[in-house]
Amino acid sequence: MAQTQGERKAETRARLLAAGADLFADRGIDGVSVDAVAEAAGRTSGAVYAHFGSKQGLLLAVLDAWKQSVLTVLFAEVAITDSPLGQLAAVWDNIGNNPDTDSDRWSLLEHELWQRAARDPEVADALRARSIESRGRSAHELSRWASTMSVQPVADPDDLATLVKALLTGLEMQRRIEPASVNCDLAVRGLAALMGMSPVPGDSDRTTSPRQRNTVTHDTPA
Amino acid sequence: MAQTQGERKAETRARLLAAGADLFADRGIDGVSVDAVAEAAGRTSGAVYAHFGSKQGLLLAVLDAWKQSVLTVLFAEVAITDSPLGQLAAVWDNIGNNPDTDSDRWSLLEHELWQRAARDPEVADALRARSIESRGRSAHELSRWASTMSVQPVADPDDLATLVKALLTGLEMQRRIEPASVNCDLAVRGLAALMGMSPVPGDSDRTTSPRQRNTVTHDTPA
DNA sequence: GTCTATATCCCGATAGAC
DNA sequence: GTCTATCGGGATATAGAC
Repeated sequence: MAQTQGERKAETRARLLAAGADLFADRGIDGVSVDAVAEAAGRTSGAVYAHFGSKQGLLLAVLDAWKQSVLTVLFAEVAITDSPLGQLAAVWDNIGNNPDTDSDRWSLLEHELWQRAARDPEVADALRARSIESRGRSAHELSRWASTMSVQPVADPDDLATLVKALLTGLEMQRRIEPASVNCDLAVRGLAALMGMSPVPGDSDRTTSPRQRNTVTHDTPA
Repeated sequence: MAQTQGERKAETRARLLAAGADLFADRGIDGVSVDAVAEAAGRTSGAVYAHFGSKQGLLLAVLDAWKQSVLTVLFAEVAITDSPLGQLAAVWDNIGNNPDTDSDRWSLLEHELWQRAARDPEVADALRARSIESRGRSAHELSRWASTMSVQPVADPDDLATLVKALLTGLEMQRRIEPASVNCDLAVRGLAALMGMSPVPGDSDRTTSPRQRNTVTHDTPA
């Protein structure tokens, strides 16, 4: 059960990163002290400075670790569901409509980072790199999906990925402010329009079916 | 040229509000001290506490003043342009694509407030009220527009307004991270899809025409 | 590498003169 | 209502023992 020095060092680093991501998302970057992060990780602030040099260093490391996660890639394991519209619904349920889950927490962190990027070029660069890579992946998945579904999206894969991501982001923000104004059916309608699918048939139950929780398991890499 | 006491009081209040909105948008709410706001307004921190009681009070007052502004109402004076697609382009140019303008600054403040709302119920309530009212107005404009254009949007006016707002918000965020990935044509395609318009014809010049600056004058009430 | 202790700074808010 | 002065708290970062 004993650890080598290298193991302990690695574990400390991992715990600091995890605690940083958690707390930054929960309370905001400025709302969290270095001491708080260290304490949550079972260490003291000295460990943070030994590993990352500064609070900013810790932040960039958190961003980098997060960048490697595949969590936000769209259409990851959507193919489980049956109907085309059901698949779009699954996208919304997994990306934009899962309170009290990892993705919910991570999206708060994403906004926290986005906002900081508006004033900090270092963070902006890191976020841009992540954005490009993420869009590439989701463009690939989207074009594959569109071809199997025989639909004609409103733009080429790369632009389509941007539109889809933008719509989901905007809807998720709106849901946070005013949950009643956003439901799954609404998201599906918007996504379907971008995918070039014919008008959604289920017009009758638009108000009645919130279409909640069609959860597909996320893989959250450590 | 002399002022009554009441005039001076009103002017101080107005200057504090303006300075607060500016600085909060520029540096973030947590990045601005009460002293800094007061100094920018040509007063001292005591004036802030006399008028608003606390920094939070100032923030709520800023939000309230902003709520009264009609700046973010969609389709305000869009009817100037000629073609239907040109009008959608004007929407994007005025809402999501105007760096170094008031709307750009205000959208940063909106995000600042949104993020704070995620952790502060008081701010969340104020923001929700603003959201409802804003959507009501834009739903009205959108339905009017859709009927004159004889198009069939993908949802009823209220939901359509939510979708449009969400798409514009998401695109504007993406533009901040990675300007090259978002242009006017892309926004128009997305908006047109939501409005139920037939596929955009101008497919050839999609990559070549950034379609910049179709500025329509904003009315920014004091 | 990690901890304890501390230096240094800045912020929000209050007290009291005018 | 506004200013000056200040209190109390908490933040980042560093120094030095282990």
